[in-house]
Parts: sequence; structure tokens; C-alpha cells
Amino acid sequence: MNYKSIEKKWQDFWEEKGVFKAIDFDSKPPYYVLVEFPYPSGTGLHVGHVRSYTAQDAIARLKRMQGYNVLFPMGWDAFGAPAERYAIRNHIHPKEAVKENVKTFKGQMKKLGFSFDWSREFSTTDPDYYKWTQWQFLQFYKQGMAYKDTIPVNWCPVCKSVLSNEDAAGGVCEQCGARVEQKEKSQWMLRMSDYAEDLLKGLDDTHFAEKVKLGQINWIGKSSGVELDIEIVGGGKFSIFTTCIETIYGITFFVIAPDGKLIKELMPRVLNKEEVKAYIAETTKKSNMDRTELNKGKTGCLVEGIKAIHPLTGKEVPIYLGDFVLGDYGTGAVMAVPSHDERDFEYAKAHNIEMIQVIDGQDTKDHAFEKKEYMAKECYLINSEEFTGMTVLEAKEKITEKLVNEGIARTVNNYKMRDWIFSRQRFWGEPIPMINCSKCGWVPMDEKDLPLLLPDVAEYEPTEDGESPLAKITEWVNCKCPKCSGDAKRETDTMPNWAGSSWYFLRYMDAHNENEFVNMDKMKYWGGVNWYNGGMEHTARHLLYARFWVQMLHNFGLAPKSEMIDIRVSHGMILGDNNEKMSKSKGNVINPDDIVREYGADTLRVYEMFIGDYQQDASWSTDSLKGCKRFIERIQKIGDKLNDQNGYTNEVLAHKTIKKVSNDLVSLKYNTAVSSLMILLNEYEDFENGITRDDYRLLLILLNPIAPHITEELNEQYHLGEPLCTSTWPEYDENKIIEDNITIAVQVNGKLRATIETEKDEAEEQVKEKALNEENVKKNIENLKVVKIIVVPNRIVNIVAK
RNA sequence: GCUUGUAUGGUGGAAUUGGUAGACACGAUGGACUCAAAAUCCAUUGGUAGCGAUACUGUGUCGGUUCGAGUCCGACUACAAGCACCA
Repeated sequence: MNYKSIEKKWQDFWEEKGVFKAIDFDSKPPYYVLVEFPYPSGTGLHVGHVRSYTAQDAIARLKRMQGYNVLFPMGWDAFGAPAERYAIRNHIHPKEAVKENVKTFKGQMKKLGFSFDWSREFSTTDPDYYKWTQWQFLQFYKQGMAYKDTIPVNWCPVCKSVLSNEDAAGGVCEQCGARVEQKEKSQWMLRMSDYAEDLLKGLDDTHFAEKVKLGQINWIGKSSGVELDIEIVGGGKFSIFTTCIETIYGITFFVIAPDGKLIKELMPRVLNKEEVKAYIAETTKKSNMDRTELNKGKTGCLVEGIKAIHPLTGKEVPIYLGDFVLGDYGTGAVMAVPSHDERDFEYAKAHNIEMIQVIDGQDTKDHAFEKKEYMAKECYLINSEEFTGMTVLEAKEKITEKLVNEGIARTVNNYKMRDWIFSRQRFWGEPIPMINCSKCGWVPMDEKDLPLLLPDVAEYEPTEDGESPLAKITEWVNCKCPKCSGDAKRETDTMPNWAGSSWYFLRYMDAHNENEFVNMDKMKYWGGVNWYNGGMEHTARHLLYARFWVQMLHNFGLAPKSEMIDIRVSHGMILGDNNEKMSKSKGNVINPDDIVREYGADTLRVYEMFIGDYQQDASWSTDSLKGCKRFIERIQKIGDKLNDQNGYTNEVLAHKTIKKVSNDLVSLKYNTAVSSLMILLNEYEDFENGITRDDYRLLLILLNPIAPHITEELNEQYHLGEPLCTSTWPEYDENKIIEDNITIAVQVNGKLRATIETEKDEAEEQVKEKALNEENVKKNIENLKVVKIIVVPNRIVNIVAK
């Protein structure tokens, strides 16, 4: 059989008939299946893509057959550093590179038979699309959600660009793996931290996989505690944040961040200016990574000349500088209780500071008695004036109450998640539509002038000094201020590639609207993404950004709901046959094109679904692939066994399989869906009088979501019915699944000794009798007294004998 | 260190959610077909003993609950991923 021509034939058929076109406002119930759109790299589609696309395609095809109006779109996430680097390396304009790569990707996807609605295709780099990305940025700006600020940022010395915290996780550049440095730069920011609580709460309105939810909760990093004002001797004050207010009497010093604002304010009063300044300089040089690695000894120095006043005891307390305190978390200052916090303990040891134990229950000579430990036991306070003798929980409450009543403390929440750094010093991104006027400051572009197009230039390599390549293009940079018409300059930074992907799933609902970013009624009709598949690595990035973006839109009346993604699942990776991640250098890369050419698209699709648990990583095995090819060949061959009868030869088997496949496809159990169809085929092969037309069609339709070409072909060839793509998914009858005769196990003291045939729901007494009559059972209870017989209907008999 | 996973034959992996462990597939071995090979088909295939019926043993380790545990509980071990001085 010629797979190539069959596949082409059906791909053309589907396209001509337009069976995969999603229809806005159709009366059928809408269902939106989405798979993360790829970044069209130069290396083409990866077998890993095939895994998740096939899975989503199967769901889309299933839902269509079940009567839904399915939206299953595809597009391109083509802005960003990799595209730019590819272009630089190959000496072509990124625009051309994207065009070329998209063509490859699209050709590959078509050959695999994915049922995408190509009429909604777009790339984030299309001016028609990024016009609306820019437009949305302006809405955010106008609502006060975008601002420009000079802050220490993550700087990649290799890419020569600023990175977001999400992109620099672990102190390493996400793109090139270089160590990230800290650099002060003026950046556009989005106030994502304002949405920390909403992003947490919103998770309740979604059906994300549990590990995805946890990943986001972790990243947002909420902690509840007390913000407390601390007076300084001789005037002034600062605030600290703590989650352990119960240890307040244990404070023996305060530590403030060297990169924070507080030390700058206090500087005039500092006596040891030289030492303090030197330490600040030392810290700013270190990257975050160095700070964690090199600082186990707890560096820092005393700030001489400034003392704090303990808010309850009134005692004078020294203030230190220490880079374990971060300038951009909490208040940039902490109360240090060395007896009850290991970090404080180490710092106190290193700097010879006294310690006061305030919670009883463990010796604090060598280690701090930390919160985790004292919360596990019932502990009482000591050395804490009127709070002495209270339990930790009681003291926490009472101390907070006292401080709040005195007006020097507030209960607050803090979040690890920071604002989103929205600038990149790159050519290949959406230009930020802001203009800097010497008179008016930052002025947004007039919306009607959008899109602000990228200039068509030959040079787009990053500059040495960390400015965007756009900065060099003066004719583009120079412009008129929209407010005062005076000379002004454009923002030369561009948006991060996460911008375009933060709302692409909305655009698919109305992909070619020239007047709005997406029509509200269309968003209301589709309601959002029902089933979204993507990588775990996007949990704390794309998925979080996308939710933030939608929540902003919703708050500004631009989206119908605050959560537009319902189910989120993620797939495991496909590793090379040596169990390692596929990479050119390891020579273990499998190109899907080769597999399609040699084995056919259906075989590849079946194999990738059969390879194992969808959510786990799986190693490529060409041997197993051959097994799937055999399966497909046997499906063709069994056509020879067609008889002229109707109905299912084995009703129970048929209904069982329908149930199994229907359920497995929507619970990420694609592997067992395939295996149950293999079982079905094995049974068909054993039927003595051949298989009926209904038998054959059942097998084909159930396999169709996974192997769409060959099933359509055989269905047509044997005139079994209308094309599968426009057919209705079979339903099962629960009553027909239970067999009349059931083989059940007989155990003696929990060990299997025999199996017996019973009728469905046979009387307990009768089952017991049958069990006791088994030769092997008799043998095993010889000389024993039967104490109890447990009968689980239609399942098992267990004879307890002593 | 913290969080989250994972651990089942030679291999990928199943197990109705506490009820016949190893479905399905790969590989291997033997056989049929063939001059031969490939392909295909048939049989066997967790381990040990036995011609066999069968017995013992077996789901990372140790313990517990239960008539019954891969599944539940407790304590560990190993590996993987993510986060990491977040007060």
C-alpha cells in the first residue's frame, strides 16, 4: 500500500471539504482545543512536537465526531532571540527566515494530517497581529499597568539583553546558558505583582493539572506576615517584614539590603562610609548566583553611627548590611533573630553578635531553633516580657495585636513574584509604541498610527553597549511628539517574545479582525480554551504571563472572563534512543520527515501515542515503531476477512472497547487507547467466521482520531459508510458491557488457588460452593478450619482458613 | 536545603483505583514457509524447582493496617525536574 498517496489523498479531501473549519456562532456547542504554537526554528519539526500535536489532534477529531464545533488552530510564535540569531548566522533578514521556516513547519504539519483550521493561521510577527499587541500595551499603559523604571536587572552578557526573572531562573540565561549579571537599566515594566493575589485565586477557576497549579503557586511565592516600623535613634524610621513576629524579643540586630534604597537614605549619617560603600560596590558586582554560592559565610558590615530602637523593649539595636537581604523583596530590611533563624544565626556567628533565645524547647548553641521545628511541637515563649509562657500561636496573635494597636505594624502578604520586565534590547520584537519627548516625557503613540512597524534594515545585530539595534537607526528613532509636535525619540527597546504569546489564543477566535484585537461576541461564543497542551517549562512563564494578560484585559472590559484557559495538560519529552535529550551533538535526533517517508504518518502517530504514559518522558525506539507499522498492516489485511453480516460479532467486546477508547482519549491515556484497539484486532483475527462490516467500521472509527488517513481509506475502500471525518462517534451501552459468564479468582488465605466460572451476579452461596468444590482449593484447606469466606460479587472469593 | 515527580520482567509500559501483578507491544528462543534471507504466521517467554499438575518466590528498602497491598499508612533509599539566603 502506498501511504504517501493515501495520505495526500485524504489531506486534500479534508481541505477541499473544509471539514476542520471552525464556524463562529455555530449552533453546535463550541470546543476549543489548543496546543502551544511553535517557534519556527531552522531545524524543523521535532518528534516531540508530533507527540503533543497528535494528542491534541486526536481530541479535536474526537470532539468533532461527538458533535462539537471544534476550534483547533495553529500559528507561529516567531519573534525572539533564537529567530534573530538564526537570521544573523545565516545572513538573512529574520522576516525572511521566519517565512522560510514557517513554510517548512507547515509542510511538515500537513504531511502529518493534523486537523488544524488553517484559515485562522497567523504569526506574531505579522504587522496585522503585532499591531494589536502594541495596541494592548497602550491600553495597559493608559491604565497605569505599564511604567518605566531604572532597576537592577538581569543582564545576559552573551545575548547583550535584559532578561525577566522568569527567563533568568537559576541565575542562568534561558537562551544561551551564560551567567546572568546585575545591571542598572531603565526598563518598561508591567505591574504583575499587583496581580499576585488574583493570579493565585484565579487558579480555582481553572482545571489545570495539579502540578501546573503548584508550579505557579510556588513561583508566585506568597507569604503572610507582619510589616513593622522600626524607629532609628536620633530620628527616622524604616520597616521590616517578618513571618515570625513571635520571635520579636529575640532581635539582636537588623540587616538591610546593600542594593536597597534605605542605605542610600541613611548614608549621610553613616560613620564608616568607606567600608559601607565598598561593600555595596562589591555586592552590585556579584550576580544573584554568586551571591548564593559565595556567601555561605554571610558577608556584610556594621553600619556605624546608626542604631535602631527595639519597638517593644526600647533597647538600642545595631544595624548591619548583608547581601542575603534582597533589596527588592519585602521592605529590603529584616529583623534578625539568630536563635530562631539559621541565616541570622550564621550571620551572628560570623560577626560576633549576641543571641537571645525566646522560644523554649531546644538548645540553640550550635543551631538556630527554627520555625519549622518549633511549630511542629507545642512550645512556649521565654524572655518575652508579658508574652512569656504563651504558646507560639497565642503569642503570634497577641504580639501582632499589640503592635497593630500601637499603630506601628500591619499584617501584610508578600510575594516572590516581581513585576514583569517588558523591555528587550533586541531588533526582532514588537517595537514598544512609546515616544520620549524632552518636554512631555513618555507619550504613548496615537492608536490610529499603529502598527509601529519595524524598520526594514540590513543591520540588526545587538550593540556592544547593550542598547537595542534600533537605537542606531536614527531616521526611525527620530519622530514628533504626539502631544506637542516637538522633536522626540522613539523607544528603541522591543517587547519580549512572551508578549505575542500572551494573547494569541484569543486572536484565533477572530484571527483577521482589522478593527479590534478580538471581537467580544466571538470571545463570548467560544468562551476560552477548553483544553490546552504545553510544556511544563512554560508553567512559570508563558502560562503565567498569559493569565496575567487576560486578567488585565478582563479588568479593563476587554475580555469576557478573567480566566480564558480551562484545562492545562503537559506532555513528557521524547528522548533519543540512548535515553538522552535529542540533540545534534549527541547524534540521536530523529527527524519526523524521515519516519513519515519510510513508515507513513499514521504509523508515527500511533507509535507516539503508544510509546508510554503521555505525561512522562519516553525514549525513542525504532523497534517499537515497527510494531505499530505491523499493527496498521494487520488492520488492512483483516479487510479480507469481511463477511456479509451486520451487527457486532461480539457485543460485549465492542461496547467495552468503545468505552475504553472514549474515556482514555480524554484522560491522557492514549497508550491504553491504542492497546485496547490492538486487543480488538487480535480478537477479530480469532473470529472463526470473519468480521462483520460493523466490526470493521468500529475498529476504523475508534482508531481514526489517532490514525486518520488509513482508517478513512479502508472505510472508503470497503464501502463501510460515510467518511469518518463527518461521522458520528459510536456510543456504548453500559448494560452490554457486563458479561453473562465471569471468571473469578478463588484465594485461600489471600493466595490464588483456582479460578471458577460464575454467572453474572450469581448467588453468594452458590459461588462459595463452587469455590469449595475446586480440587486445588480442597487440597489447600485440608486439615484447616474455614473461618470465613469473603465473596466480592463478580470479582473474587477469598477463603480464610486456619 | 525546600517543592514536585518517579521506582513494576531483558525493554517500553498495563493493572477496573484495595480484589487473578506483568495487559498491549518490543526483544529473545523454538518452529512453519523459503534454495536462502527478509517479510509473514504459529508456539514459548518474571525467577527457581518440576515432564506436568503444581509449589515457592516476585512491583526500590524496612515496618504497619487488611480476609486480601504495586495500590493505603509510617520510616527510609535512589534517580529526575524545578526553586533556592524570599525574612
